[in-house]
Amino acid sequence: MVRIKQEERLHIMGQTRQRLLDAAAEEFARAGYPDANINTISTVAGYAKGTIYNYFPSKRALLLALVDATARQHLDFIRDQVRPEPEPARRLIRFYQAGFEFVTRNLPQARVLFNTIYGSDEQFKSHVFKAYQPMFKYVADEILAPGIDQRMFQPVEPSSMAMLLMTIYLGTASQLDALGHPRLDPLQVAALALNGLSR
Amino acid sequence: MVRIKQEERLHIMGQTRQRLLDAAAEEFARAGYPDANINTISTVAGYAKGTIYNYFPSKRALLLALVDATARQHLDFIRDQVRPEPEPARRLIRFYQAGFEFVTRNLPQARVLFNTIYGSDEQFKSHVFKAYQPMFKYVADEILAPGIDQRMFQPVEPSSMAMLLMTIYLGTASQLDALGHPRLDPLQVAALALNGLSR
Amino acid sequence: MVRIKQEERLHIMGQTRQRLLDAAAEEFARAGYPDANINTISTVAGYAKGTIYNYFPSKRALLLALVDATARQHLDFIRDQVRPEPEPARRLIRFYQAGFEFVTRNLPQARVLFNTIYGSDEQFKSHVFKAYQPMFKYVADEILAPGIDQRMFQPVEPSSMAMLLMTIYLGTASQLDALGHPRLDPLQVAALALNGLSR
Amino acid sequence: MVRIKQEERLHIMGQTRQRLLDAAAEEFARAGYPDANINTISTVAGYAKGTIYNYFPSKRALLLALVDATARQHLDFIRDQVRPEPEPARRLIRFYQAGFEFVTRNLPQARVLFNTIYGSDEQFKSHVFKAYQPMFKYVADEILAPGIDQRMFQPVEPSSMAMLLMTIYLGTASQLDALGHPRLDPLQVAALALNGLSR
DNA sequence: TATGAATGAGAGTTCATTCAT
DNA sequence: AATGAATGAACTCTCATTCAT
Repeated sequence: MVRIKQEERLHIMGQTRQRLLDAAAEEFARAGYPDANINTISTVAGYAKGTIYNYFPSKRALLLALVDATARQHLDFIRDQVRPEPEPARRLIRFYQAGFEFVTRNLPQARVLFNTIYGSDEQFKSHVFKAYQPMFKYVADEILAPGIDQRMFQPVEPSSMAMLLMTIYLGTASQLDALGHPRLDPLQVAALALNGLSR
Repeated sequence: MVRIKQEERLHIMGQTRQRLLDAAAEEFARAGYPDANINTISTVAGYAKGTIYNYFPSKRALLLALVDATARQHLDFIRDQVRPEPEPARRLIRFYQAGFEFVTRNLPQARVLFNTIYGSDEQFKSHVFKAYQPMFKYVADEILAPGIDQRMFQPVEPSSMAMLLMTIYLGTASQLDALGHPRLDPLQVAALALNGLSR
Repeated sequence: MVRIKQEERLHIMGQTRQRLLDAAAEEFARAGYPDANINTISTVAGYAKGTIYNYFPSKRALLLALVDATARQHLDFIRDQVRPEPEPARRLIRFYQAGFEFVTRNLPQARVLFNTIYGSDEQFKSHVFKAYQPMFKYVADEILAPGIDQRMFQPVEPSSMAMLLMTIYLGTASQLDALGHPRLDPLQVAALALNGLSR
Repeated sequence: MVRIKQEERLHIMGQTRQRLLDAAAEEFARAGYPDANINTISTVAGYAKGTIYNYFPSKRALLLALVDATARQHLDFIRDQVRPEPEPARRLIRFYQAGFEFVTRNLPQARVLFNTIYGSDEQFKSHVFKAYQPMFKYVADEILAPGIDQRMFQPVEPSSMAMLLMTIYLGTASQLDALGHPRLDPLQVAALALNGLSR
């Protein structure tokens, strides 16, 4: 009995937390972190102002939690689409395609990511940087390294080039028009990168 | 007599305005627009809080004026370095070199530019976009078009590719370490772009 | 349970709102709307500065709410005293008596009313005008019209004369000495008006 | 020579002072004393911000000077129109007519008068009261007293009744529509007052 | 678990006033 | 006599956070 109640409670709390994170993504995306309104977030999530503080100790912590959740989903999404490709060149293309698609599918989260990564808060930036380490590593180990080994790519230093490719991804994918559609074509970006990498 | 007084006044006003813009660049860079403090800006510039409102009608207007000034200097700086190069390929390399150098030399202004361009304020973003139109055009007309004409670059659409190259420039040049040094090497970026563009 | 909590909350909010309105009346009366200090109002009411904005969206809205509340009380008070009188002439006298008494009993509210009605803010003035329509109508329908019907008053146009009588009321009742006592005697005012109206 | 220069100077200063007073009347009327802008006044008068302080030591002093000038003109205007009438009853009627006409002809000054007299600044109010003593006295001595002596008016106390008649004048004449036209008819007001006074 | 009334530091902005020219 | 750049106190309003329920 107690066990079941416990589980129910955890389930409810998880749901509430998720709703709050979703609402936070929307509001942070809309207004940017400093102008985002905690009250709006709670209300949009369907709760009262105070509820948010039962789940996150502060507005900063809420943003960090959101960034962490986004980074996890982001990597999972890209990995799922890249993994089936055996060839490094195709993998690179899939990386850009999947990356752009993630942005389109998770617009608020992506906007928050871009705002945070290019924002002026150094603490936030380094947190994002840490949270995205696995993705940097994934690009270096699972896309670049095999391509270099197989002599399809130039013999560059994988981690430095991974950073460049990631930076290009984030820079190009963050250019969105008023409706939230990327202004640039992932295939054009991928083509340039691939051509630039090829021997 | 009156003429001289007029000129003196204009000189004083120009100086004050410039000092305020410089201080604004520092403060906007440090804290980001929403958290930047008008009082700090005035004080750093060596004036009282109210003085700023003798020169700019609002905090927003101050940022916009700063962006406009930055865009002008930015283009001038890059153009001066690119122009001497006759060859399109060398021009592209010089573009990235000069671009990164501008960032290093005008760190606060550059940070403000990046924050604004990647920030969440749509009005600000579109203002920057407009202010940088001349630079987009310069890349398309003076670097890409000649290279395509001379069959050194692939036959791409210049204005679309100019946007991609600019985006890559801004994305890569905006990655700065704690000391404000670019994390990426402009030559590496230029090499990738050039290789990607070449036939 | 929930019902009771709701009621409790409404009770608390009503009380707070009323305290804020009372304090606002004092402060607006003391300093006039433009010089009235929001901080003073909150503090006098026993709350912190911000609390006022949980109840009224702006300083202007606070004044308007106060004017509306005053207009309601004002009419109620006068009507209660006039109604028992059957005779129109006596009613007119009671109107001025009750009117002056309301001022004496609700000095801050009355002062705010006078300041607003004779102030330079057209928006405020027209709001007061609307809020006092019921009183204009009351004078016309319940005091003047019967007196004209019964041939005790001259055959004047009721609504125009109601406006004149109201204007005389407000003009004379607003002349207060340093202690807040009317400088003029309501009976003298009423006598002049009554004599002027009689056939 | 020196004498002439002196005169010229006084003439210029008098002109400047008058222009400033006129502009002050407009601005005080438009916005009310607390919201009136010294800069606007100078500019409308055709001078720079600082000039006003060469003529008036402060904003308050400017208002007081304006009130004094208005009171003088106001009395002169009314006296000129009332004096020709030999009969007290006709004099009373002319008083209201001339009073309303002064308002219409000197709208900004009149508005400032009403705002000040009904405002919340006790110092201002008592200043106006003093400045208008001659007019109170004029009504008592030159209109009421003769009428009482000649048994045309009831045997009232002249100075108290003068105050009532003045209060009624100011109260009724201050009711202006959006275009600045009095809402009430001076003849109707005069008729009520005259009828009320007559035996 | 969820609530929302209350808080109060801190922001951008205004503007009467000064004073060197 | 006239100027206008500079000042800084004072204002309204916002909103993250607390806490008793």
